[in-house]
Amino acid sequence: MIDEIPKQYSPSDTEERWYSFWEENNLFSAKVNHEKKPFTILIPPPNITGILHMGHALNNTLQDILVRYSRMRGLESLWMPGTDHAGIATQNVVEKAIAKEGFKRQDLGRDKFIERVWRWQEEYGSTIIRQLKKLGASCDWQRLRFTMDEEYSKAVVEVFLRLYEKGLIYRGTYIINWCPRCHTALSDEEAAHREIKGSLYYLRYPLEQANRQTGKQANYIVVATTRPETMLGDTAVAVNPKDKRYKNIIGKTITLPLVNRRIKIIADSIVDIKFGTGAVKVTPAHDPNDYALGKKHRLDFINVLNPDATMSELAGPYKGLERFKAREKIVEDLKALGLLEKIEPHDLSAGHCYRCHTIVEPYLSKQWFVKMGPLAKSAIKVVKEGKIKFYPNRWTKVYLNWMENIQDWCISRQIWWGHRIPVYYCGSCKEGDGVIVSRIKPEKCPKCNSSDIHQDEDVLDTWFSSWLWPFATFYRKDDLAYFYPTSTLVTAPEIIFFWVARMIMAGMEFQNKIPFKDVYIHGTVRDAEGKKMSKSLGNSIDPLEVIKEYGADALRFSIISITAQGQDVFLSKEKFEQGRNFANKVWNASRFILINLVFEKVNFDLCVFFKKEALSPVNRWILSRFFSILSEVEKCLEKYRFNEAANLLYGFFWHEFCDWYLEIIKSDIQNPHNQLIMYKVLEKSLRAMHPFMPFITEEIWQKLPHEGLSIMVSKWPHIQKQIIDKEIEKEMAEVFEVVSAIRNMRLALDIPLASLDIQVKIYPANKNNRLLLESNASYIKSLAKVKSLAIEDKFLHLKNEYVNVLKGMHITIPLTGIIDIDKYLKKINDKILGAEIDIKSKKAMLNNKNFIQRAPKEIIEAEKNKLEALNEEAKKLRGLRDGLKA
RNA sequence: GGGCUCAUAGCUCAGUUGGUUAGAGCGUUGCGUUGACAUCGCAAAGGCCAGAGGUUCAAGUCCUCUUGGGCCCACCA
Repeated sequence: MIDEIPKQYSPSDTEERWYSFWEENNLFSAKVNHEKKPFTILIPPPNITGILHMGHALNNTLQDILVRYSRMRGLESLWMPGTDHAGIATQNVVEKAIAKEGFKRQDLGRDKFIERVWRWQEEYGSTIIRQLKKLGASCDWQRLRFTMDEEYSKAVVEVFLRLYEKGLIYRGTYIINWCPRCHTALSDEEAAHREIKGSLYYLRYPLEQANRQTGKQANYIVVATTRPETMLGDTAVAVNPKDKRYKNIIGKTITLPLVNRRIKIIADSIVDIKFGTGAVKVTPAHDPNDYALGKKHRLDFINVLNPDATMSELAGPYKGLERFKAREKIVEDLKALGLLEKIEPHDLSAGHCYRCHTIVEPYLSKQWFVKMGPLAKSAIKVVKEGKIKFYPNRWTKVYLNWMENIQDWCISRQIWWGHRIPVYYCGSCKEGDGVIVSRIKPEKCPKCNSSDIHQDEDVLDTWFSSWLWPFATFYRKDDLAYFYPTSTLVTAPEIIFFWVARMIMAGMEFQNKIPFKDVYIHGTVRDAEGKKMSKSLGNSIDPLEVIKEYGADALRFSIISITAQGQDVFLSKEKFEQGRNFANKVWNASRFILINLVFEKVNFDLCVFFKKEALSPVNRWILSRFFSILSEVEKCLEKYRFNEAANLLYGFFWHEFCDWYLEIIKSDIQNPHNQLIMYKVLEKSLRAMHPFMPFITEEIWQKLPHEGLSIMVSKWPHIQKQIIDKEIEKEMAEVFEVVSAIRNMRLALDIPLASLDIQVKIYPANKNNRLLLESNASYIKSLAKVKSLAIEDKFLHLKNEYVNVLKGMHITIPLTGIIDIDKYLKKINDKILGAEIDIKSKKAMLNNKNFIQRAPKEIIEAEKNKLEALNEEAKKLRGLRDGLKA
């Protein structure tokens, strides 16, 4: 047997084998089963461009723990997997690929390009799925969904139509976030605000009348701006009506420099008197505030930018210049004209494209929007009523705050890859805007019968399909009825707005039911310095490398045990050693048991008739501890306290089961009770640890006597409450304290644990002590490696005995014949003397005024610390000496 | 401007509704190996729980403020 089981656990040998086994036996699949309650988790669909990173590893391990746990608890457990078509991200990747071949998507044309993306998706789109399997994810792969599946796409179109018919989708010209690199509109959420170091430019705008009337030096008004290039599109200057400085010039005209446009000075209370000069240039086509001002005061909207962020036709002499080049040039030109007052450094936050990190432009364009206010209402209600709960709870506030201030959602994207907007336009219709919203392309215009019909060129925001994920993934009605609402959503904080909030709105709007009951928000994975782990920063640890080196179980266990609820996770490679070491510990404890287990002796039926009274204290103790721990583990999992659950199992298995229990029964391992209990506790522990470490637990479980096909479909251990015995737990804890005390005494006396036999006498403090010691004497003897243990009636400190006091008990070791007392005492006394001499000299040093006054502080501090250490040492030695009676 | 979060052992962090002696991993020190495991065992050292005030019989935990990190949101021209 020993030869069969290697001393070290080798994950690579076992993981692939068991994963295939689970898949081949269909153990991941869930079906409608009205005998059982359902438990459903939807994977946050990774992008098809995605490659497994530590964030995924954490996210999916958490989900797998929940699913495996609930599966073992007898719930019909479905983990629905799938991928997201990730419009912009995927289009960017494929564009890069064809760029290597020397052409652009426009060269291919829309249809050919889309074909190309599909081919790319077939080849690379499931990379992350294969990687999730390496992690051990027990998803029902037969249900693998993709947001561009035909059925899924139908749902997207259906939803668009329903919202349109309800008047919740509209088209209009507004300022949106425009990414000049991706050439598309973005939603507010997709334009992530980041601090940038910018400048505040103070520009002089000449006043027309002043010039004429005085004929003197040009009189001007100074405006401050962070984006001087937009001045080309200015159509007013605004001041606060209460601002005394500008009271007299409201309504007057300015000649806009460089383009010589005549614009008015208007008054509006929105202007902050304290900011800049209190006068603000108004560019209605390039700023959301200015847009509002423009509407209110009926100003002109002049778009001076092209979609690629070069200056447009309307930028006059600057036409064609890139926006930042134009900025430089304009500042230069204004300076030359004496119209640049000053430039101040100014930090501001600007939107960045969440896909390519380019600074986005506020840009006036015609887009499709979803009216969010009406959708938010019931989504707010269900969270306020506690029907959906966030873990940790603090995210509730974040969610509600966003929902209560919700803005309309720009859903059209000027890219090709995605769900094309189901809107058609009649080319010859004279009435209205010619918009036809339809599930399929209409043959003829319903109004004028023209067949000159073309579809809207834009596609929908990727999140417009993702928000349907909780129900659109169920392609069969009975599945939807059974598995929806789902149970728990496990996700990261950064997508609460993108996804979680919108799913709740969609669930309420289209199913009239919440999409999930619990939302568990885990932390962000960071490196040792606290920076977010990301490919672009180059600080990421590749989970696949970790799996290769340490094993998937080690990765899973490590990452879980260091992830406190909702806190960020700080990772470094060494942290995976903890998981690897634990896996190895489990492996070797099992190896020991397998070597010593006589299979025939493990009578399964025997335990049914076991009364706990029949068992030895240590067997009662380990069973009680196991069930106590298990009940805590369950409580933790109910509350999504994964790390606590993992650490409880870790501590129990390693320190209680291995370090104490197995060590105790080693000497009597053939005893049938010990055989049975060590087997039982191991087997149950494996089941309890399986959700956390699926591979190694399966590997060992299969080697043990077992019933059933696989540990993953075995039952979660049932807590036998009558076996939990707090008395025995307390009693054994005290026994272990006595053992530790004796071990300490041996160490102090330099008596190695292995070599000499010692005889220990204990004088109990009271009756309870006596009972405790008497009934556990054999354990104490074997654990402390004591030859004999006598429980005495009366404490007498005899000659040549070393005494230690623990909770009123006197533990003594007679030293005659074991060590040479005189020699030992002399050694100790010498040490004490030596220490005292050192103390004396240190004290003298510290009492020396010259030293104190002249020596550097650090040195004095160090000397003080040395003195303290010496005092400690001497105290210990005296204790040792006083415990001895020579 | 609003909000959230963190500060506990040398390092990285746990510590649920207040309740005996504040824990773990790593690191350090000492001892230990032919008997499951050195990816190990037995021990040890190491904490004014950021600072100040308050509530309480009782505060690492609750309240207020201060200091110093991190994050999110907002129409900071």
